[in-house]
Amino acid sequence: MSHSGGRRRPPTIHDVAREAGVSRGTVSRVLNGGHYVSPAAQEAVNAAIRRTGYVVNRHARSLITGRSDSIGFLLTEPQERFFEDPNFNVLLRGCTQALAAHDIPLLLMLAGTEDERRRITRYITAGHVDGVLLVSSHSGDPVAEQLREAGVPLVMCGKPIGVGSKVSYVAADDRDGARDMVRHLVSLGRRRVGVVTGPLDTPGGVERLAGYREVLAEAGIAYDERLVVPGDYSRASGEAGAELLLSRVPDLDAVFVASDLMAQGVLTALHRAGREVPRDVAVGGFDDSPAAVASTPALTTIRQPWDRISSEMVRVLLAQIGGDDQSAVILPTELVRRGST
Amino acid sequence: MSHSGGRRRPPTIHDVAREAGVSRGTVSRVLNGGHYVSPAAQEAVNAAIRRTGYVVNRHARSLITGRSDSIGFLLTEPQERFFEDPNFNVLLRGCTQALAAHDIPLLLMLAGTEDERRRITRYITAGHVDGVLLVSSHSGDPVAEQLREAGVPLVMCGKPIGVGSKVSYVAADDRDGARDMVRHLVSLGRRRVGVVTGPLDTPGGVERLAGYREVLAEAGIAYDERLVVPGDYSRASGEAGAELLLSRVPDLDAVFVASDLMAQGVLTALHRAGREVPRDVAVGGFDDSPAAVASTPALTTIRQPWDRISSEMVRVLLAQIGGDDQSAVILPTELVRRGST
DNA sequence: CTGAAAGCGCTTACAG
DNA sequence: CTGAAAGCGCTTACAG
Repeated sequence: MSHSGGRRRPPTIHDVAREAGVSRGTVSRVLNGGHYVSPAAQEAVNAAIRRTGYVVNRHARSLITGRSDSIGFLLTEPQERFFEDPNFNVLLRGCTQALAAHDIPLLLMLAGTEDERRRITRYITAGHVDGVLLVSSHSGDPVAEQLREAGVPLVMCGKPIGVGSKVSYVAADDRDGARDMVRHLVSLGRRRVGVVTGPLDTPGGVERLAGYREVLAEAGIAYDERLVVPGDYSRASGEAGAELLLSRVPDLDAVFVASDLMAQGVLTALHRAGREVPRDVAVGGFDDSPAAVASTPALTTIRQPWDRISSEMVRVLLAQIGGDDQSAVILPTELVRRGST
Repeated sequence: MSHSGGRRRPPTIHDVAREAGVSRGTVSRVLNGGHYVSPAAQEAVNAAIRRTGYVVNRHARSLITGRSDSIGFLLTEPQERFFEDPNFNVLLRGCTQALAAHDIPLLLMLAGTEDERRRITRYITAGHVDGVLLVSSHSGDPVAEQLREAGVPLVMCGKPIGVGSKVSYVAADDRDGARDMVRHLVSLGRRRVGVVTGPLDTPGGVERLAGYREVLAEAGIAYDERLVVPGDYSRASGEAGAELLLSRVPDLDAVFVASDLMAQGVLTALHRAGREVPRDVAVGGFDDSPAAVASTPALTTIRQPWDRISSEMVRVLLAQIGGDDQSAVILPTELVRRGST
């Protein structure tokens, strides 16, 4: 475009105005929707913009409008967890794309430590982003509450626990998904169905366990505490969980695992214990993450509609920035049958 | 902080000046390093800042300085590849952290399609970020050249192919790492060593293959084309590659694989073909990504120092934004021995 | 529909 | 060391 390495002064609205033979106000008006502008002026300005290569200076615009025209994607969990979890990638990608369609850049903000959270909260409340997509499932996360109080538009991924009802969220129907999976296992004739739950201070932990219990009850199978072990969504916790289950109920014939990553760990432990999947033990996961297909055998799982979750998060956030009230969106899940059941 | 949901007008430099009993110029001076400010004024201003809760309006500042105080992290590859690849996560996390230490937010920019690349390039050259961390290994990527020509500070991850020499990059020593791995395999007594390469239009593809050939030559082992198959860094290509190798050289006794993810695929194929690892076939990976430990057996691999790569990328970019010339940084790798050899 | 003018919040020479 | 003033590039009532 220009010579080697030199950034020359970019054209301003003033240059465009002169070029088009109109005032700067008129240029600004066509820039902002073209209301109250004659077709002739409109055209002259557009031509001038093309000729000069003008592009608006967002800083100047933001200074006036008070808006940054960017969105933050905030992670308040320890980072390892998120980066280990394939769901995170899918969500991040989906949100980036949905925002790109609106020409809105996404700022990735990682705040795994107390200290970082303080800094980021300050940064956000100072108005550097117009809204926040918050990925934090654990209850007791003060960030959500702080942002809400500061009046920052906010939408969470997953139904928040322990935050007032006044925060928007988008979530898959965890309980219903769990019901589908456990019904599937029961329909296969399995009766000693173990479960590796998610953390019980997360919605996925609580709701998926609740679905499991409901189906057991409806199938007339007694609830057995020995068949329930907690996990933390990590592969390692799935492995440990399966070992615990096997030690308590050696003849269990199915396991519902609250995430695919944990299910991978379960598979490993079952394999080591000499159990064949699905012949001896059927295994059902949750998420339909890349981990589900990478496993041997591939996992029967519950698909979370991540593409829709991310696009809905963006839609709700943008609406809220535009002045709408909070809202919650619950999306349906789907059973995907593969080799592990 | 304030009441429910209301963002009130935040304090400006003017409020601070009044509160401190000085002029706005003086406030600005302490904000920007405190040069030419008396200790007394300094202190009064700091106290006023604390009392008012003032935080600088970055838009106003940027409007003057012409800088955005933010950095872009740009991916110009098809997104699937990057999100499948654990290295990407590590790099993204590392850069975010390194930048956070400088209080600089990172904008994540995904441009997998021709169309998106055009838009993003425009966005960047318009000055919305001060510099770009570019992750694009393939040669023939026009984005790097365009950004360079527009004078945008830029540092790439991996040695660029086919871009003029005038672009900064940070890379692990691919060739040396490959040499270490192949030497290791040969030292184990293996003589029919296959290789699954990376794409040959990427530095990792070219350099790691070169290292392989060098060691074979130095060990007096004839180069055999049948032992060389190309991959694309995906798990699937590793699997296919191993199958091809086995069909051509059934008694091969080692495989050097140019990425851990591909090595996972190789493991799968070998397992299916009834070969035991490492007894029958030793397998060496590259990256030391999470995939290396997740595999069975765990992979002997070449560690890329991602933490240093990301921090060096940030350091070089910041230096360049500060006016320094381009520079290249090559970082040493390390052999990590695990169960697969 | 359009221009002239004020102002967003800050930085930076310029005089003192 | 410090204040007054100009100006960064834009938007938005305000008159016409």
